[in-house]
Amino acid sequence: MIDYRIDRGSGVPAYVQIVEQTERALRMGFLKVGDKLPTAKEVVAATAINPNTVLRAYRDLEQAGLVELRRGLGTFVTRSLARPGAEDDSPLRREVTDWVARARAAGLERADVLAMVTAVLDVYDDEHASRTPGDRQRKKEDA
Amino acid sequence: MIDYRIDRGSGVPAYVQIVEQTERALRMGFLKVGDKLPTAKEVVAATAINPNTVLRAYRDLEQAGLVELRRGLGTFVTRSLARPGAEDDSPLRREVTDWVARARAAGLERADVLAMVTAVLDVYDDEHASRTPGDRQRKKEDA
Amino acid sequence: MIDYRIDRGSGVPAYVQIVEQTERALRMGFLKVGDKLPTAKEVVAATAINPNTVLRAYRDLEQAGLVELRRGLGTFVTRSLARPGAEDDSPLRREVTDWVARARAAGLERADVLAMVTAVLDVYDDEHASRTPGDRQRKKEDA
Amino acid sequence: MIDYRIDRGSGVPAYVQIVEQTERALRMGFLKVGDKLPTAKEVVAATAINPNTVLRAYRDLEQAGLVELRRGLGTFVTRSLARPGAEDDSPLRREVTDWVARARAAGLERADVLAMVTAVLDVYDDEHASRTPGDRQRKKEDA
DNA sequence: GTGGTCTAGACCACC
DNA sequence: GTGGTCTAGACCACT
Repeated sequence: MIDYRIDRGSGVPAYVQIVEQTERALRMGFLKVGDKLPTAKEVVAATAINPNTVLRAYRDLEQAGLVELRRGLGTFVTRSLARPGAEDDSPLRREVTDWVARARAAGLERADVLAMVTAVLDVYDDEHASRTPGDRQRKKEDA
Repeated sequence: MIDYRIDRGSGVPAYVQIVEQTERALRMGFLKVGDKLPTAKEVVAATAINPNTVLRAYRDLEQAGLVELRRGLGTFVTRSLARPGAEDDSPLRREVTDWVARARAAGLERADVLAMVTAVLDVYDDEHASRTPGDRQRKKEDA
Repeated sequence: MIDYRIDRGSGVPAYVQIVEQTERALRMGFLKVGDKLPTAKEVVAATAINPNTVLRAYRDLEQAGLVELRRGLGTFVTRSLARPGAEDDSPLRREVTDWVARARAAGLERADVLAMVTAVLDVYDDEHASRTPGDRQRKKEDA
Repeated sequence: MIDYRIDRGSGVPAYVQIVEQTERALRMGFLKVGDKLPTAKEVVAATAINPNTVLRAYRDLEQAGLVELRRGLGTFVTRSLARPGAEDDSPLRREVTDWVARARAAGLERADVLAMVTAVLDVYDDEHASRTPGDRQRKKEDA
């Protein structure tokens, strides 16, 4: 069962955090089609947010076509976002696990690691953007 | 000059996105002490958000002790978050750049890459948590 | 400005009624791209439902890609559902206006008229269904 | 035997849909006094909704004085809503059948047809409202 | 002053 | 007992 972690005070709405974490679990294959999400009540017990906030997130996931809310039964995954190559035992996964361990050991914090990966992704996206200069890019040094 | 990218419709407040992107640039060393952030006017021109929203973000950064707002002059970085080992030409950086390229080439999307790194970080943090089992963890498979 | 009519006690949720009436106005061309929907406050004043209920409806319309919620500004139509042939002065429109007048004059109530049109649509859809008997139909006499 | 069609995801409660469809069939004369409604079991087999939901709808119809639940026997129509002029072979019926066929042929969808008839009914009701100007109307363009 | 989030709690729909 | 609607009201994000 997925275990949501709500970071109150991050400024990101709680329901957005639930949606993001659910999508991440779908991408990673932690959640598969047919799996049941925790009931609103369970999430409330674990996170101290309001049941309506959980339902708001589940409704958003439903409209995205990822889950189905069945009254009286619960909320169930209806679509996978899993990628081949992202499995637990894939080479890419093993490599990044090793890299993260070395990065953390070198003193980088969780936020540093994510910042670095994001920066690298930005550069990659820039370099592989459709040749519409100034259009496809995210954050970068200009002059 | 840092180039903010606001994703309207991500659900994350615009000012939070500015703060996050600024912190990321500080961690990566893209922004250094003394550097000037874009004026609210410049950000407005680039992102179509309201000047007050930009100022709200800059005020948050100031309260975090990262920048200083000098009236009539602009906003300036007062503290670095740069990490040794995170530089452009560091081994860790080169390794992750290579890994990201292979991941994207293997068909993983930007979101897949971030999801995988986040998942790996969660596992790492779990395994290196202060020995309070069941406490320090973020999202995982239970039964 | 569209004027919502909420039939409390119809059993249909208020937010669904707002969505349906808005879609109908879009189909009929009463609402055009760029038009502003009433603010939640205005709807509240006119219908005595809660602002959150209105916002729930507007959010649904936004996710359907029909309107855009701009904070501080209002809610605006972004897509038309207007059909050529459905205009105020179209022949079809004039004909049905005439037919409705005669039906009502003959003693049929509003509900009778809608029931008849629905029944006729059901028959039409049955007869023009892709030949998957028993599949494409809505309500009909069997034995 | 009436054949209920439940549109899950329309937002309209299932039991309301059953009531509405039953009333429509009564108005059209598809159901006559003495006719037997399908048993809860039959409806369940056809629609995959819960028997309690069907019974809830039948109870509502009973309270409206339209049907009678005879334990062990079934549910029977006790009152007609049929209107003279609404019969299968009435002129009004033939006219609207023809009109619907032309509307659909002209590219209007089912929803467009219903939207147009509803709009025309609104205008008719406005014009023939009890002289309480500004009171009896449903949805319209103001200034 | 607009829309947006979240809370709290009552009541309903459905299984 | 599950999800669903609605209310009421506080506070926030943004123009």
